[in-house]
Amino acid sequence: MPDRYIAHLDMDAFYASVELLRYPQLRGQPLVIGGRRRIAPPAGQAFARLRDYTGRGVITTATYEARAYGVHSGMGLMKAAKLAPDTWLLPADFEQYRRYSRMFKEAVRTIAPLVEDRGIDEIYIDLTELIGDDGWGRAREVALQLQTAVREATGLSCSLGITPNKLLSKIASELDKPGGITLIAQEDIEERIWPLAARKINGIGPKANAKLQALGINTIGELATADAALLVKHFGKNYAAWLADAAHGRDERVVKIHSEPKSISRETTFEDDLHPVRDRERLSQIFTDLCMRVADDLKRKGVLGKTIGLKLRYDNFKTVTRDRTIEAPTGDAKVIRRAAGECLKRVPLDRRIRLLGVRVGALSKPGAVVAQKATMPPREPSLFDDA
DNA sequence: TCTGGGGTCCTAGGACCC
DNA sequence: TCTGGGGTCCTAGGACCC
Repeated sequence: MPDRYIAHLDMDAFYASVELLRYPQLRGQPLVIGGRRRIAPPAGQAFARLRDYTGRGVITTATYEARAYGVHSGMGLMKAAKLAPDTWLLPADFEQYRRYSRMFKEAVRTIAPLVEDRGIDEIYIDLTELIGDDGWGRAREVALQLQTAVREATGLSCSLGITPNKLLSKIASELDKPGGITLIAQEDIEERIWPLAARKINGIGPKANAKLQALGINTIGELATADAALLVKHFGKNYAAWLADAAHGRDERVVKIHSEPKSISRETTFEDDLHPVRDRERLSQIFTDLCMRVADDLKRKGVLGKTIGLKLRYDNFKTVTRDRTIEAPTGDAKVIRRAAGECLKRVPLDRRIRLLGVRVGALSKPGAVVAQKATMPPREPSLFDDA
Protein backbone atom coordinates (compact mmCIF):
# COMPACT_ATOMS: atom_id res chain seq x y z
CA MET A 1 0.00 0.00 0.00
CA PRO A 2 1.38 3.45 -0.89
CA ASP A 3 2.00 5.96 1.90
CA ARG A 4 -1.16 7.47 3.24
CA TYR A 5 -2.18 10.32 5.48
CA ILE A 6 -4.97 9.12 7.76
CA ALA A 7 -6.51 11.33 10.43
CA HIS A 8 -8.38 10.37 13.56
CA LEU A 9 -10.52 13.19 14.89
CA ASP A 10 -11.86 12.86 18.41
CA MET A 11 -14.20 15.37 20.03
CA ASP A 12 -13.02 16.50 23.47
CA ALA A 13 -15.27 15.35 26.36
CA PHE A 14 -18.07 15.44 23.81
CA TYR A 15 -21.32 15.07 25.80
CA ALA A 16 -20.11 17.30 28.59
CA SER A 17 -18.88 19.94 26.14
CA VAL A 18 -22.28 20.03 24.41
CA GLU A 19 -23.94 20.55 27.81
CA LEU A 20 -21.52 23.38 28.58
CA LEU A 21 -22.75 25.23 25.50
CA ARG A 22 -26.18 25.23 27.17
CA TYR A 23 -24.99 25.83 30.70
CA PRO A 24 -21.87 28.00 30.36
CA GLN A 25 -22.09 28.83 34.06
CA LEU A 26 -20.71 25.30 34.72
CA ARG A 27 -17.61 25.89 32.63
CA GLY A 28 -14.39 25.33 34.55
CA GLN A 29 -16.12 23.18 37.16
CA PRO A 30 -16.13 19.40 37.49
CA LEU A 31 -19.10 17.93 35.59
CA VAL A 32 -20.14 14.45 34.61
CA ILE A 33 -22.86 13.22 32.27
CA GLY A 34 -24.66 10.01 33.15
CA GLY A 35 -27.84 8.32 34.25
CA ARG A 36 -31.17 8.18 32.50
CA ARG A 37 -33.29 10.60 34.45
CA ARG A 38 -32.77 14.13 35.60
CA ILE A 39 -32.05 14.25 39.32
CA ALA A 40 -33.97 16.99 41.10
CA PRO A 41 -31.46 19.43 42.56
CA PRO A 42 -31.72 20.25 46.28
CA ALA A 43 -33.50 23.52 47.16
CA GLY A 44 -31.52 26.60 46.20
CA GLN A 45 -29.38 24.75 43.64
CA ALA A 46 -29.78 24.85 39.88
CA PHE A 47 -28.19 21.45 39.24
CA ALA A 48 -27.80 18.15 41.04
CA ARG A 49 -24.43 16.93 42.25
CA LEU A 50 -23.10 13.39 42.20
CA ARG A 51 -23.95 13.07 45.91
CA ASP A 52 -27.66 13.47 45.07
CA TYR A 53 -27.71 10.42 42.80
CA THR A 54 -29.08 6.98 43.58
CA GLY A 55 -29.30 4.20 41.03
CA ARG A 56 -27.30 2.06 38.66
CA GLY A 57 -26.16 4.58 36.10
CA VAL A 58 -22.59 5.04 34.92
CA ILE A 59 -20.61 8.04 33.77
CA THR A 60 -20.73 8.49 30.01
CA THR A 61 -18.46 11.56 29.95
CA ALA A 62 -16.46 13.43 32.56
CA THR A 63 -14.93 16.87 32.02
CA TYR A 64 -11.19 17.21 32.53
CA GLU A 65 -11.91 19.01 35.82
CA ALA A 66 -13.91 15.97 37.00
CA ARG A 67 -11.28 13.51 35.79
CA ALA A 68 -8.84 15.18 38.17
CA TYR A 69 -10.80 13.47 40.99
CA GLY A 70 -10.16 10.07 39.46
CA VAL A 71 -13.59 9.58 37.93
CA HIS A 72 -13.92 8.45 34.31
CA SER A 73 -16.42 7.18 31.81
CA GLY A 74 -17.79 3.73 32.56
CA MET A 75 -17.51 4.25 36.30
CA GLY A 76 -20.70 3.73 38.31
CA LEU A 77 -22.21 7.03 39.42
CA MET A 78 -22.53 5.80 42.99
CA LYS A 79 -18.85 4.98 43.07
CA ALA A 80 -17.95 8.30 41.45
CA ALA A 81 -20.03 10.09 44.09
CA LYS A 82 -17.70 8.77 46.77
CA LEU A 83 -14.66 10.17 44.97
CA ALA A 84 -16.18 13.48 43.90
CA PRO A 85 -19.47 14.17 45.71
CA ASP A 86 -19.58 17.86 44.68
CA THR A 87 -19.19 17.22 40.98
CA TRP A 88 -22.17 18.43 38.95
CA LEU A 89 -24.30 15.76 37.30
CA LEU A 90 -26.45 16.07 34.19
CA PRO A 91 -28.42 13.30 32.42
CA ALA A 92 -27.45 12.36 28.88
CA ASP A 93 -29.44 14.04 26.11
CA PHE A 94 -28.64 11.86 23.12
CA GLU A 95 -30.87 13.70 20.72
CA GLN A 96 -28.84 16.83 21.28
CA TYR A 97 -25.52 14.99 20.97
CA ARG A 98 -26.61 13.42 17.70
CA ARG A 99 -27.42 16.91 16.36
CA TYR A 100 -23.96 18.17 17.22
CA SER A 101 -22.45 14.97 15.87
CA ARG A 102 -24.06 15.59 12.47
CA MET A 103 -22.91 19.21 12.58
CA PHE A 104 -19.24 18.48 13.21
CA LYS A 105 -19.13 15.68 10.65
CA GLU A 106 -20.72 17.93 8.04
CA ALA A 107 -18.15 20.62 8.77
CA VAL A 108 -15.34 18.10 8.28
CA ARG A 109 -16.82 16.79 5.03
CA THR A 110 -16.81 20.25 3.47
CA ILE A 111 -13.01 20.13 3.76
CA ALA A 112 -12.26 16.41 3.45
CA PRO A 113 -15.06 14.17 2.13
CA LEU A 114 -13.53 10.75 2.86
CA VAL A 115 -14.94 10.33 6.35
CA GLU A 116 -15.53 7.08 8.26
CA ASP A 117 -18.03 7.22 11.10
CA ARG A 118 -16.77 5.68 14.33
CA GLY A 119 -19.67 6.52 16.55
CA ILE A 120 -21.08 9.76 17.80
CA ASP A 121 -17.89 11.62 18.66
CA GLU A 122 -15.08 10.37 16.45
CA ILE A 123 -14.20 9.80 12.82
CA TYR A 124 -11.37 8.70 10.59
CA ILE A 125 -10.52 10.84 7.56
CA ASP A 126 -8.41 9.85 4.58
CA LEU A 127 -6.36 12.96 3.78
CA THR A 128 -3.98 11.30 1.31
CA GLU A 129 -5.34 13.08 -1.76
CA LEU A 130 -5.72 16.39 0.02
CA ILE A 131 -2.14 16.44 1.26
CA GLY A 132 -0.60 14.88 -1.80
CA ASP A 133 3.16 15.40 -1.99
CA ASP A 134 3.12 18.45 0.26
CA GLY A 135 4.14 16.50 3.36
CA TRP A 136 3.75 16.97 7.07
CA GLY A 137 3.72 20.76 6.97
CA ARG A 138 0.60 20.58 4.86
CA ALA A 139 -0.82 17.90 7.17
CA ARG A 140 -0.59 20.29 10.10
CA GLU A 141 -2.30 23.02 8.08
CA VAL A 142 -5.18 20.71 7.22
CA ALA A 143 -5.49 19.65 10.87
CA LEU A 144 -5.76 23.29 11.96
CA GLN A 145 -8.29 23.93 9.22
CA LEU A 146 -10.40 20.99 10.43
CA GLN A 147 -10.29 22.17 14.04
CA THR A 148 -11.35 25.66 12.99
CA ALA A 149 -14.22 24.33 10.87
CA VAL A 150 -15.46 22.15 13.73
CA ARG A 151 -15.24 25.01 16.21
CA GLU A 152 -17.05 27.42 13.90
CA ALA A 153 -19.83 24.93 13.19
CA THR A 154 -20.37 23.74 16.76
CA GLY A 155 -18.40 25.81 19.26
CA LEU A 156 -16.64 22.59 20.28
CA SER A 157 -13.00 21.54 20.35
CA CYS A 158 -11.46 18.34 19.04
CA SER A 159 -8.11 16.57 18.94
CA LEU A 160 -6.47 15.14 15.86
CA GLY A 161 -3.88 12.53 15.08
CA ILE A 162 -2.45 12.21 11.58
CA THR A 163 -0.28 9.20 10.72
CA PRO A 164 0.03 6.64 7.91
CA ASN A 165 -2.85 4.49 9.23
CA LYS A 166 -5.94 4.24 11.43
CA LEU A 167 -4.28 2.32 14.24
CA LEU A 168 -1.53 4.90 14.76
CA SER A 169 -3.87 7.87 14.29
CA LYS A 170 -6.20 6.54 16.96
CA ILE A 171 -3.28 6.44 19.38
CA ALA A 172 -1.94 9.80 18.22
CA SER A 173 -5.17 11.75 18.69
CA GLU A 174 -5.11 10.84 22.39
CA LEU A 175 -1.62 12.11 23.02
CA ASP A 176 -2.32 15.83 23.27
CA LYS A 177 -5.91 16.16 24.47
CA PRO A 178 -7.79 18.42 24.56
CA GLY A 179 -7.36 20.47 21.45
CA GLY A 180 -4.13 18.86 20.28
CA ILE A 181 -2.70 17.94 16.91
CA THR A 182 -0.25 15.03 16.82
CA LEU A 183 1.59 14.00 13.68
CA ILE A 184 3.50 10.73 13.60
CA ALA A 185 5.42 9.38 10.60
CA GLN A 186 6.46 5.79 10.03
CA GLU A 187 10.03 6.55 11.14
CA ASP A 188 8.82 8.05 14.46
CA ILE A 189 7.22 4.84 15.70
CA GLU A 190 10.06 3.61 17.90
CA GLU A 191 10.49 6.99 19.55
CA ARG A 192 6.86 8.06 19.93
CA ILE A 193 4.82 4.86 20.07
CA TRP A 194 7.03 2.21 21.67
CA PRO A 195 7.24 3.90 25.09
CA LEU A 196 3.43 3.91 25.41
CA ALA A 197 1.45 1.30 27.37
CA ALA A 198 0.31 -1.66 25.27
CA ARG A 199 -3.23 -0.93 26.49
CA LYS A 200 -3.21 2.23 24.33
CA ILE A 201 -3.62 0.05 21.25
CA ASN A 202 -7.22 -0.03 20.11
CA GLY A 203 -8.05 -3.73 20.33
CA ILE A 204 -6.02 -4.54 23.43
CA GLY A 205 -8.62 -4.46 26.18
CA PRO A 206 -8.50 -5.24 29.88
CA LYS A 207 -8.22 -9.03 29.41
CA ALA A 208 -5.48 -9.05 26.81
CA ASN A 209 -3.60 -6.36 28.72
CA ALA A 210 -3.65 -8.37 31.95
CA LYS A 211 -2.29 -11.39 30.10
CA LEU A 212 0.45 -9.29 28.52
CA GLN A 213 1.43 -7.85 31.89
CA ALA A 214 1.62 -11.34 33.33
CA LEU A 215 4.17 -12.06 30.61
CA GLY A 216 6.14 -8.98 31.60
CA ILE A 217 5.00 -7.04 28.53
CA ASN A 218 3.88 -3.55 29.46
CA THR A 219 4.80 -1.21 26.64
CA ILE A 220 4.18 -1.33 22.93
CA GLY A 221 7.94 -1.56 22.41
CA GLU A 222 8.12 -4.63 24.63
CA LEU A 223 5.27 -6.11 22.63
CA ALA A 224 7.07 -5.34 19.36
CA THR A 225 10.18 -7.18 20.47
CA ALA A 226 8.40 -10.03 22.26
CA ASP A 227 9.10 -13.59 21.19
CA ALA A 228 6.66 -14.55 18.43
CA ALA A 229 6.27 -18.12 19.66
CA LEU A 230 5.45 -16.87 23.16
CA LEU A 231 2.66 -14.68 21.82
CA VAL A 232 1.25 -17.50 19.71
CA LYS A 233 1.27 -19.79 22.74
CA HIS A 234 -0.79 -17.39 24.83
CA PHE A 235 -2.98 -15.64 22.29
CA GLY A 236 -3.40 -17.98 19.35
CA LYS A 237 -2.04 -17.58 15.86
CA ASN A 238 -4.35 -14.87 14.57
CA TYR A 239 -4.38 -12.55 17.54
CA ALA A 240 -0.62 -12.99 18.05
CA ALA A 241 0.05 -11.94 14.46
CA TRP A 242 -2.24 -8.95 14.89
CA LEU A 243 -0.51 -7.95 18.15
CA ALA A 244 2.89 -7.99 16.45
CA ASP A 245 1.62 -5.97 13.49
CA ALA A 246 -0.04 -3.45 15.78
CA ALA A 247 3.09 -3.01 17.89
CA HIS A 248 5.09 -2.27 14.74
CA GLY A 249 2.46 0.22 13.60
CA ARG A 250 1.35 -1.91 10.67
CA ASP A 251 -2.29 -1.47 9.68
CA GLU A 252 -3.67 -1.61 6.15
CA ARG A 253 -7.35 -1.04 6.93
CA VAL A 254 -8.98 1.43 4.58
CA VAL A 255 -11.20 4.33 5.63
CA LYS A 256 -14.73 2.99 5.09
CA ILE A 257 -17.12 5.71 4.01
CA HIS A 258 -20.23 3.54 3.82
CA SER A 259 -21.45 0.78 6.11
CA GLU A 260 -24.68 -1.11 6.68
CA PRO A 261 -25.95 -2.01 10.16
CA LYS A 262 -25.53 -5.67 11.08
CA SER A 263 -27.86 -5.77 14.06
CA ILE A 264 -30.24 -3.57 16.00
CA SER A 265 -30.96 -4.04 19.68
CA ARG A 266 -32.62 -2.56 22.74
CA GLU A 267 -31.90 -3.46 26.32
CA THR A 268 -32.66 -2.15 29.75
CA THR A 269 -31.25 -2.55 33.23
CA PHE A 270 -33.90 -2.44 35.93
CA GLU A 271 -33.77 -0.10 38.90
CA ASP A 272 -34.11 -3.21 41.08
CA ASP A 273 -33.58 -6.82 40.07
CA LEU A 274 -36.83 -8.47 39.05
CA HIS A 275 -38.03 -11.89 40.11
CA PRO A 276 -38.96 -14.11 37.16
CA VAL A 277 -42.13 -15.33 38.88
CA ARG A 278 -43.23 -12.59 41.23
CA ASP A 279 -42.53 -9.81 38.72
CA ARG A 280 -43.75 -11.78 35.74
CA GLU A 281 -46.27 -9.14 34.66
CA ARG A 282 -43.79 -6.31 34.72
CA LEU A 283 -41.14 -8.35 32.95
CA SER A 284 -43.59 -9.31 30.25
CA GLN A 285 -44.58 -5.67 29.77
CA ILE A 286 -40.95 -4.55 29.50
CA PHE A 287 -40.19 -7.43 27.15
CA THR A 288 -43.01 -6.46 24.80
CA ASP A 289 -41.95 -2.86 24.98
CA LEU A 290 -38.38 -3.69 23.97
CA CYS A 291 -39.68 -5.67 20.99
CA MET A 292 -41.79 -2.71 19.90
CA ARG A 293 -38.85 -0.35 20.17
CA VAL A 294 -36.64 -2.67 18.13
CA ALA A 295 -39.39 -2.91 15.52
CA ASP A 296 -39.56 0.90 15.43
CA ASP A 297 -35.81 1.11 14.92
CA LEU A 298 -35.94 -1.44 12.11
CA LYS A 299 -38.68 0.54 10.42
CA ARG A 300 -36.80 3.81 10.75
CA LYS A 301 -33.70 2.28 9.24
CA GLY A 302 -35.71 0.54 6.54
CA VAL A 303 -34.44 -2.96 7.28
CA LEU A 304 -35.79 -6.36 8.26
CA GLY A 305 -34.08 -9.03 10.30
CA LYS A 306 -34.07 -12.80 10.34
CA THR A 307 -32.30 -13.68 13.57
CA ILE A 308 -34.05 -12.71 16.80
CA GLY A 309 -31.99 -12.67 19.96
CA LEU A 310 -32.66 -12.46 23.66
CA LYS A 311 -30.22 -11.22 26.28
CA LEU A 312 -30.62 -11.69 29.97
CA ARG A 313 -28.39 -10.63 32.82
CA TYR A 314 -28.86 -12.18 36.24
CA ASP A 315 -28.40 -10.48 39.58
CA ASN A 316 -24.90 -11.97 39.76
CA PHE A 317 -24.08 -10.17 36.50
CA LYS A 318 -23.77 -13.40 34.56
CA THR A 319 -25.14 -12.84 31.07
CA VAL A 320 -26.78 -15.35 28.76
CA THR A 321 -28.02 -15.01 25.21
CA ARG A 322 -30.25 -17.12 23.03
CA ASP A 323 -31.19 -16.57 19.45
CA ARG A 324 -33.37 -18.03 16.86
CA THR A 325 -33.44 -17.63 13.11
CA ILE A 326 -36.89 -17.49 11.58
CA GLU A 327 -38.10 -18.42 8.08
CA ALA A 328 -38.40 -14.94 6.61
CA PRO A 329 -36.99 -11.54 7.56
CA THR A 330 -39.36 -9.50 9.68
CA GLY A 331 -39.82 -6.05 11.11
CA ASP A 332 -43.00 -6.92 12.96
CA ALA A 333 -43.03 -6.41 16.74
CA LYS A 334 -45.37 -9.38 17.28
CA VAL A 335 -43.22 -11.76 15.25
CA ILE A 336 -40.13 -10.54 17.08
CA ARG A 337 -41.89 -10.93 20.42
CA ARG A 338 -42.94 -14.50 19.59
CA ALA A 339 -39.44 -15.56 18.52
CA ALA A 340 -37.83 -13.85 21.50
CA GLY A 341 -40.42 -15.53 23.72
CA GLU A 342 -39.27 -18.90 22.43
CA CYS A 343 -35.72 -17.92 23.25
CA LEU A 344 -36.81 -17.08 26.76
CA LYS A 345 -38.06 -20.63 27.25
CA ARG A 346 -34.54 -21.93 26.68
CA VAL A 347 -33.01 -19.87 29.45
CA PRO A 348 -32.84 -20.82 33.13
CA LEU A 349 -35.12 -18.61 35.23
CA ASP A 350 -33.89 -19.48 38.68
CA ARG A 351 -32.43 -16.14 39.74
CA ARG A 352 -33.42 -12.54 39.84
CA ILE A 353 -32.93 -10.66 36.61
CA ARG A 354 -31.04 -7.41 36.24
CA LEU A 355 -31.22 -6.77 32.51
CA LEU A 356 -33.39 -7.76 29.60
CA GLY A 357 -32.54 -7.14 25.96
CA VAL A 358 -33.86 -7.94 22.48
CA ARG A 359 -31.78 -7.99 19.34
CA VAL A 360 -32.49 -8.46 15.64
CA GLY A 361 -29.66 -9.51 13.36
CA ALA A 362 -29.09 -10.91 9.86
CA LEU A 363 -30.51 -7.66 8.52
CA SER A 364 -31.58 -7.08 4.94
CA LYS A 365 -33.45 -4.48 2.92
CA PRO A 366 -37.08 -5.46 2.31
CA GLY A 367 -37.43 -6.78 -1.23
CA ALA A 368 -33.74 -7.51 -1.52
CA VAL A 369 -33.22 -11.03 -2.76
CA VAL A 370 -31.39 -12.88 -0.06
CA ALA A 371 -28.77 -15.14 -1.58
CA GLN A 372 -29.83 -18.66 -0.79
CA LYS A 373 -29.58 -22.09 -2.25
CA ALA A 374 -33.20 -22.17 -3.44
CA THR A 375 -32.50 -19.33 -5.86
CA MET A 376 -29.46 -21.03 -7.36
CA PRO A 377 -29.99 -22.61 -10.77
CA PRO A 378 -30.05 -26.41 -10.72
CA ARG A 379 -26.66 -27.71 -11.68
CA GLU A 380 -25.59 -30.41 -14.05
CA PRO A 381 -24.92 -33.78 -12.48
CA SER A 382 -21.22 -34.10 -11.86
CA LEU A 383 -18.76 -36.93 -11.98
CA PHE A 384 -17.91 -36.09 -8.41
CA ASP A 385 -21.39 -36.49 -6.97
CA ASP A 386 -21.91 -39.30 -4.51
CA ALA A 387 -23.83 -42.18 -5.94
C1' DT B 1 -24.88 0.86 47.62
C1' DC B 2 -19.99 -2.03 42.27
C1' DT B 3 -20.59 -2.54 36.91
C1' DG B 4 -25.41 1.55 30.86
C1' DG B 5 -26.70 0.84 26.21
C1' DG B 6 -25.60 0.28 21.49
C1' DG B 7 -22.72 -1.95 18.54
C1' DT B 8 -18.78 -5.18 15.86
C1' DC B 9 -15.94 -9.06 15.33
C1' DC B 10 -14.03 -13.60 16.53
C1' DT B 11 -14.15 -18.46 17.96
C1' DA B 12 -15.83 -22.96 18.19
C1' DG B 13 -18.87 -26.81 17.74
C1' DG B 14 -22.61 -29.10 15.38
C1' DA B 15 -25.80 -29.76 11.46
C1' DC B 16 -26.01 -30.41 6.86
C1' DC B 17 -24.51 -30.52 2.00
C1' DC B 18 -21.53 -31.86 -1.89
C1' DT C 1 -18.60 -50.38 6.49
C1' DC C 2 -15.37 -46.86 6.70
C1' DT C 3 -13.10 -42.83 5.40
C1' DG C 4 -12.14 -37.37 3.89
C1' DG C 5 -12.23 -32.59 3.01
C1' DG C 6 -14.27 -28.73 1.93
C1' DG C 7 -18.26 -25.19 2.44
C1' DT C 8 -22.24 -22.59 4.78
C1' DC C 9 -25.45 -21.71 8.37
C1' DC C 10 -26.78 -21.58 13.10
C1' DT C 11 -25.95 -20.85 17.96
C1' DA C 12 -23.56 -19.22 22.39
C1' DG C 13 -20.24 -16.77 24.51
C1' DG C 14 -16.79 -13.37 25.01
C1' DA C 15 -13.59 -9.45 24.04
C1' DC C 16 -13.63 -5.03 22.76
C1' DC C 17 -15.12 -0.27 21.44
C1' DC C 18 -17.70 4.28 21.90
